[in-house]
Amino acid sequence: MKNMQNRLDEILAKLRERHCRITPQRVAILKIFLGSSDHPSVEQVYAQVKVNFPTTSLATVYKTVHLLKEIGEILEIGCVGGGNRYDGNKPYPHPHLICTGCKSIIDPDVHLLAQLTAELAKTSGYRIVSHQLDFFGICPACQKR
Amino acid sequence: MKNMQNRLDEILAKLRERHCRITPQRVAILKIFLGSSDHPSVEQVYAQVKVNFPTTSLATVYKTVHLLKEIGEILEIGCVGGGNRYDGNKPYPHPHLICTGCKSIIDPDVHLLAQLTAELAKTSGYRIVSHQLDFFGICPACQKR
DNA sequence: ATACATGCAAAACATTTGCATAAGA
DNA sequence: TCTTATGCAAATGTTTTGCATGTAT
Repeated sequence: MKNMQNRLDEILAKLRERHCRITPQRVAILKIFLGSSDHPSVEQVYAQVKVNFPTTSLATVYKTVHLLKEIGEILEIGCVGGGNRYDGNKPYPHPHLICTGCKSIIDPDVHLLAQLTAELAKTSGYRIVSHQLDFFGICPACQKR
Repeated sequence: MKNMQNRLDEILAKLRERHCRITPQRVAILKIFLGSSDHPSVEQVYAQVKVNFPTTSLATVYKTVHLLKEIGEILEIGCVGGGNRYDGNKPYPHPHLICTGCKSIIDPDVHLLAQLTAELAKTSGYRIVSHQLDFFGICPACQKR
């Protein structure tokens, strides 16, 4: 988790550049995002941050999430049945594999995607700037239930 | 629009099989979905159905949308900024190419997708039942502005 | 000192639900 | 007739907003 500290410092520097204030709540929320590999929801981050900062409000979490989205340091993963989920480790578009049973989300390696995107840009004439690719299915564990 | 009538009859037959009742509201909502190529939202359908059936309630539209989703005759397109959008003409997962300039949505042909999905199912062990693939970009017309 | 962030509560949305009444089969 | 659908209003769940107070700079 040494990279996490580096990344944290980078993001804090970026916030300072923007004249945003470095508050304990923001640092705590950031650390939760950087330390989570499971694409947490706002509610989950809220529950987690309250362990160390019990007075934190849900509104502050939402505001911080909005800020981090704005500066491109977390990625919002579309509505997966109810609320949004977020990725603080790979804040750029990438595919997700979502289990509809246990709601887990993993990041599969889809090596054909770049080729597919390039091909589409060429045939359509669009300048493609972003994408969202989500697969929904049943994970091996849930298949046994 | 001859295919539309055929498709409408098919869906009505399917509803009868399920012992669902064929009400004027349901028929009207169905016709709106089948006649729309622009991926309408619930609000848009509601506004449209009220032209001919002014007493129709929003709840009825939502209930009908739920029913049509259930029987697989319309496709829900994920939360693209606010509310859901629906496709009544191709009610199976397929890619979208969305222009962020003019908000138009087209259905590109992405022939590599099936191969990509099959490969992912094999390597991940998931039983993949659905997917969502949206590309965001600038269409040729908007690039000139 | 002075912006800006926090926390609370209320508002804003999209969607769902309960229930009495209306209407299709 | 007998069940299901409608329409209304209230409830739900998520996210946003206004504002007084607190706090980082």
